[in-house]
Amino acid sequence: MAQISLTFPDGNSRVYDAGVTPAEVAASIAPSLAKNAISASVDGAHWDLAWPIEADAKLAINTMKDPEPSLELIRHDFAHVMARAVQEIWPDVKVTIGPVTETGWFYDFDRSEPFTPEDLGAIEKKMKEIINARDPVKTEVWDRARAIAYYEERGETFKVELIARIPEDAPIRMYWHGEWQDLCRGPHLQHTGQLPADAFKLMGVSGAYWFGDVSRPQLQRITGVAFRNRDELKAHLTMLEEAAKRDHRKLGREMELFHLQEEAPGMVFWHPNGWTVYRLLQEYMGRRQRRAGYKEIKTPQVVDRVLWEKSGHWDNYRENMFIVEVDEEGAKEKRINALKPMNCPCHVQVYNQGLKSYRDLPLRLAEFGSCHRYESSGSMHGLMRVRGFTQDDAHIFCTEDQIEEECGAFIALLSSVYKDLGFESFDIKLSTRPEVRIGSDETWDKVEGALKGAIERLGLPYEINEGDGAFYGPKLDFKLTDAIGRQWQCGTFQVDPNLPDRLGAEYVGEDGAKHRPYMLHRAILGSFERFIGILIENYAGKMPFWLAPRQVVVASIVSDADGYVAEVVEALAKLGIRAEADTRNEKINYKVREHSVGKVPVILAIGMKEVEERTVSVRRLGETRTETLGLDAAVAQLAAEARSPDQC
RNA sequence: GCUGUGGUAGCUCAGUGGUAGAGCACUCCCUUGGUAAGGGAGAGGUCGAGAGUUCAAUCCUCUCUCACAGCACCA
Repeated sequence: MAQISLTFPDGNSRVYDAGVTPAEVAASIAPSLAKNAISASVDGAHWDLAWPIEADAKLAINTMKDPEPSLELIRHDFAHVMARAVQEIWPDVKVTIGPVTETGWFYDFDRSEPFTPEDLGAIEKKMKEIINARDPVKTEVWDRARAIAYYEERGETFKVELIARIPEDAPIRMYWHGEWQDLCRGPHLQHTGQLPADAFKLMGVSGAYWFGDVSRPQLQRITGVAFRNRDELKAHLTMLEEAAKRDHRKLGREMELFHLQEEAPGMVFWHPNGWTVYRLLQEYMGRRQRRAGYKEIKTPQVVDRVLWEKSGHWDNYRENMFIVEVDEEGAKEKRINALKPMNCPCHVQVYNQGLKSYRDLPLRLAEFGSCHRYESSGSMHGLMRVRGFTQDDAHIFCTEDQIEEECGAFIALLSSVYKDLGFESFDIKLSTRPEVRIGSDETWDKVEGALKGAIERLGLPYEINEGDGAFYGPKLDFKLTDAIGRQWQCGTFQVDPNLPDRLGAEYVGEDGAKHRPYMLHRAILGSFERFIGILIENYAGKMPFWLAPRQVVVASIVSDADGYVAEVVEALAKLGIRAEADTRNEKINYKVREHSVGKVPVILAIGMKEVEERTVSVRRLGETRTETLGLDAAVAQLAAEARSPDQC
């Protein structure tokens, strides 16, 4: 096929097959250029040139010079440059795919030997050489057969597979970074020299499945981060260090909150400090839910498999359940129980006791329900993903007509709770009917409409996740963003007509006949374990005063002040403030340092001056200046601060 | 579960084919010092578990286990 050369406003030119279309040209160049090109022409007919472009044509578009390439483009080209570096060092490595991520890129390789950390250094070095070479980036559109033959000849089997995944009508685009070639949708930079050689870093190697397929051998993924310049890279690396400092696993140890150990993987040993936070949070949630019309219940941990068979968990969830076998003397068979992985079936049992009337609905049953799930070993992570945890769970039994109002009340409660706990905003995701589902379309219309209506009446923004709902009903997910921008899924709201059906829940309607209630599964925090992990990271351990496990340490400066220290502690304790004395034989500097590291919000230093004047010297966490207050005034002030937000 | 890397004192880590070391923390002594580490002494470890190789294993090999990073999973 004849080739043409197109010259772009930035002065660079590229070679294309003469059959190239404007869209393909646009896709192959920097988006800013493409924008110019497209704005100059809607389709082929509107270009200054006749389409298809003839050989040796020059496309001159009268626009500004190309501004800085976008980060996405930079990262995408880094992926190619890295893959090229890898293949230059190890020619037998097969390439697969290398997409852009939020902070950089990754590229998956097929290689028998694992990459080592030292290899990463060598790859980085090679990448810098490629960047310095300022190799031009070239693109061509090939026909399918030619591309397949090309890759088969080179043994790049993954690329052959990839081509098969490209839709029939889409062009097969080949890119060259210098001599190195890759199949890619594009677009790319004009030459490798446009990459900032000092603004990228390879972050690590890991395993990854080809298109997430567990049945295939794992590939090796090398990830990198890239930014426009060195300062941005530095800022990013600093951010990662900051994130590591507030890691709840680290702070959990430093603040003596909890620990985990080998004999009980995924199960938390809560220490006095951590359990204080846990209990405070639980008491707070209890008050909020009671006020919102929930009735608190408690259901068993160990339940016979018969119930799990009825609920469907035995068929669908068994591999995640802890099974408990009991040998009963004289029994023919072992009795099989399971630790509950969810509370819902038990809640239906409570509902099913006694005949319910429509007048009883909506019935809101809440439980701080301890659940156990046999999570896969690789998925556990500190408090965030554990095998034993307690949900702030509740199930609302109601009629179809009550769903919208219940949903609205729930979101209002959730939003107020999040605010109290330091999260001003949250994202809502609505997951709608999946392809495989039960129930009529009319019902789905109605229920999805109820959820939408509830959110919209509160004036909250939300996103729709088409087809991501459960097979029996739509759901809402609520995501929080923490202090360093990470998102966490906490709250959930699910509409379920299925479980009441399976477990035979019913109520007597106004008409005297029996009806099935809907069941709304909902949680605000998700689980206490996870939420406390998020709280620790969001506050970097500096819990708000009402939630701090140790609120005040009263530290003596000289031992002659010990008696007054005890008096101050007593005065605080009497008002329910968690205060401790520190009368150790240590300097005040030492005590201040230790309790600052321990994230105690308030340190009261007591020397002879305070003893004589009956005052306290107040030092708050994160501040270096101190304030001297009269004892009564200080105690009153701290008592006021100690109240939880719902008790103010 | 998969791939890779690890597990040495409470914590952070060094180290060696001949059964171990530092700093902090801990205990005791000296020191009573005014807002992020005062000084000295001491105690503390079956080197994750089991098996194998070896005269000898914390070190080499295998299995298991837990942790970490990522993938997969999270009805």
